[in-house]
Amino acid sequence: MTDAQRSGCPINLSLEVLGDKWSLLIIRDMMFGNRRHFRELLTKSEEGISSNILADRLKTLLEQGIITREDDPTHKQKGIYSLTEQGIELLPVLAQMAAWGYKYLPVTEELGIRARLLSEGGPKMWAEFMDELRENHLGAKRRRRSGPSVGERLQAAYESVVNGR
Amino acid sequence: MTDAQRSGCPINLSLEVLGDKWSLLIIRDMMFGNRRHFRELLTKSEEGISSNILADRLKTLLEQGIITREDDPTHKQKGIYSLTEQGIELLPVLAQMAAWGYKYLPVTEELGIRARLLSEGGPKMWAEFMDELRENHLGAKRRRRSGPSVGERLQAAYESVVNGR
DNA sequence: CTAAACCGATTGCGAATTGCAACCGGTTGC
DNA sequence: GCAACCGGTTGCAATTCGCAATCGGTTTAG
Repeated sequence: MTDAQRSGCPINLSLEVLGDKWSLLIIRDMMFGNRRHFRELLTKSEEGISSNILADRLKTLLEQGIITREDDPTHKQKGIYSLTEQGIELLPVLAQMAAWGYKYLPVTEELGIRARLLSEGGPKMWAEFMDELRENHLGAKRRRRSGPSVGERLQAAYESVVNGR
Repeated sequence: MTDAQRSGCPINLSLEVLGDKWSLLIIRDMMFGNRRHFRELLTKSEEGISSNILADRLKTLLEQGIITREDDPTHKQKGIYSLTEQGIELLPVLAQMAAWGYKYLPVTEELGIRARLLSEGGPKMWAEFMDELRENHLGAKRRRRSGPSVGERLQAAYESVVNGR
């Protein structure tokens, strides 16, 4: 994992960090699937990442300041991975990518429902979800809102599609 | 280039098409650098893609319906690559990625200015730029606007930074 | 008319990355 | 005490990547 530095273009630099088939999926699972431990990311992912790749990507994401790792007080071996502010701000990238994929690629109904809701919700919903992520990952205080959170709404919609078929 | 189909998640499907270090850079050069020929993409890129990789990615992008290729009437060997509507709608993805990279990665001043303007301009500017792309790549009629186009403004800002240092 | 430059690729090859499975020492729950 | 679980690591084969050289045809300059 060397510093390539092919150019100082922001898109290129982003791709040097995230331009592979797995890194953004790990971020996705941390954001939408609330996976925080190595095993959760390893076994509960739709796509079946292998453990060496996961370990390598987590290391890179740590080095890049996109996630942090701390020991789990309830289990000496477990680590808890959290998104940093930098990581949380990848949400708009994921949201746009999800919207594009939803529109043009053969997305399944269950896995597409989140993308649809997030796309319809627009930047306002993204900002609200990012606030929730700040609360869960950074311990930030969030001002009280009425009704279910964005995360809960997305999860409920997903389960509704899964059950109602 | 086999059909992996690891899952029907929109983010995953997008990454299966675009999840590498070069594909989105090619799109970027077509959008912002107005590169339409093989040689232009090969030699005028900041990062120095090699010809076999470029040929391979162009083939994939063609198969995926993100670009099209037609013969250049002025030169029997030249092909003209154009973005499809599907390709043009990758602009928001690139814009978000550029904004994130601009904020968190060591972007150079010259190459970051476009990202800054595009980020400040927001979705409204993106939509205008996408209309210009539709005109240039799809031959769509665009309603007349006063003043310089978004593309021209981005280019002028870039040159201004390059010259004024 | 001819030679050089240019066109979009293709080929060969060594190096790096990926994917898979087995395995590791330590920890926890039963 | 023992099986299951923890976050990884290792070995190895297969694929992909990056680079340079090359290809046959086309256009341009002199």
